[in-house]
Amino acid sequence: MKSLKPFRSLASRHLRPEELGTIYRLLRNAFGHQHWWPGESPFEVMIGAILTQNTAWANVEKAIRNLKDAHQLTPQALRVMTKPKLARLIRPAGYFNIKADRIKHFISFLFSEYRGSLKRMFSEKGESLRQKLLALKGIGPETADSILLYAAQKPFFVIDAYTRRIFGRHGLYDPSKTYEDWRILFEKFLPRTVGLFNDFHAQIVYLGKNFCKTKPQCASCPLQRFL
DNA sequence: GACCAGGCACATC
DNA sequence: GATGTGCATGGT
Repeated sequence: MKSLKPFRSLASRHLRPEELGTIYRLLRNAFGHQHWWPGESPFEVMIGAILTQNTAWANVEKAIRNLKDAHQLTPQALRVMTKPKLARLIRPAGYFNIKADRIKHFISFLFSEYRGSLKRMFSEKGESLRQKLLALKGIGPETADSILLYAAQKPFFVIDAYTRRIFGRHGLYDPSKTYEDWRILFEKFLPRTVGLFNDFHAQIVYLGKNFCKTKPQCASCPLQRFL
């Protein structure tokens, strides 16, 4: 996603450990629990994580709907489906040729490594599974951590463009740091629990979509005091 | 008609 | 390591 210009340039200061928890509480109080991931099953969440790459969620829902209506949203069905047919079904999510490829890669990994069983896949240690996911073509750090957190229920914090934009604008951390730097910052300063990581990331997305876009919105932003 | 959306791989410098 | 580009639909 393209980065918006900062409202003002701020040198990033030292983020105090307790501030992340405070920020989460402010967002949670203002917006309520976000109830992510909006998918019906861990498998749906994993396919959704690939489909949502640089894509509006509403379009992902259409693609998921198509797969469900065709009774094809299962590991076995996607394994035998041809790539052109898959691309046709996921067309509303955009980048359908690339994403069909990525889904097929992921499915063949699921079968070659875990005999098609999510249970076996999720019983693997988080760090080890993460490395394997990152080695797959089309699974980058954000998609890998989304799968780990929202499908496998393992405590890995998902960093996205909103996170960098918002925390960068507030001078809380340096946007040019790497994905790993950002993830480790959040994981270090927060209790490492799935429920907190889950809803905090969802809160950040909600904030990014609804408040941290244009300067006038800052007046009603729950994080105003951090500006 | 431009701009954006819950990224990633690859080329080039 | 940073920067640019292709991938593509659908909503605002």
